[in-house]
Amino acid sequence: MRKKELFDRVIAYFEETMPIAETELDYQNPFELIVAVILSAQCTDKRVNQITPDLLKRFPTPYKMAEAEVAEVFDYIRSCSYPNNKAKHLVGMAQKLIELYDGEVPSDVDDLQKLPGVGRKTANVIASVVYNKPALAVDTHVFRVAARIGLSTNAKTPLATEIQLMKYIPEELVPKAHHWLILHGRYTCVARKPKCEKCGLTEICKYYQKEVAGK
DNA sequence: ATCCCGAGGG
DNA sequence: CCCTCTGGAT
Repeated sequence: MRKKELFDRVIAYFEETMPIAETELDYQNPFELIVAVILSAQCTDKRVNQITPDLLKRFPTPYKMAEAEVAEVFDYIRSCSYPNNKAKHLVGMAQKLIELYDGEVPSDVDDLQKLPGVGRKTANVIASVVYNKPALAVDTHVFRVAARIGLSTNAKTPLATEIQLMKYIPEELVPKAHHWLILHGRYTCVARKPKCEKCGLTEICKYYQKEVAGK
């Protein structure tokens, strides 16, 4: 089956099974979204949403955040994972945002990646959500699910997956594909013991056919 | 106990 | 490439 046809089948399945509502990161502007996405690594959106109101009340702009003591930022974010790294990243990100871009969040993925704490995945989220660019953020879920179903082939890195998928996913479907692949990975196609018995994609899934059905 | 919606550094 | 950073959810 061609990749595009496979993708169409997957998207059709998600269309009829995926729930509409889902917890998402709260934010009011691009700066707040960068902060939230940096905090979200290995951490639930729910917890990030508990942290950001107080944090952003204290440091509402890049200019305030750039002058912050890392230790004080740490105190606000201590309940998310990697608070030490993230506190340094947030302050450094704000400083660089001012130094390079006059405090304005850039829309280009390469420009975004010059900011501390902003890697490929985070940059793609900002480009997609804030600027409506056709950017596919490949996190651990998208990476795993795409490989299992066969939407990617021999992709060793998230970037390789991103490049492969972007070749055949229509621009307008990128956000939807991204969101649904994540949800599928989080609730059904989980890392350890995927719940294939609850999955409607087994018929076309490479992983199921090889590892479960033994074909 | 074990895993997780990353990024940076060696 | 592999390691580390880390708390919280299950």
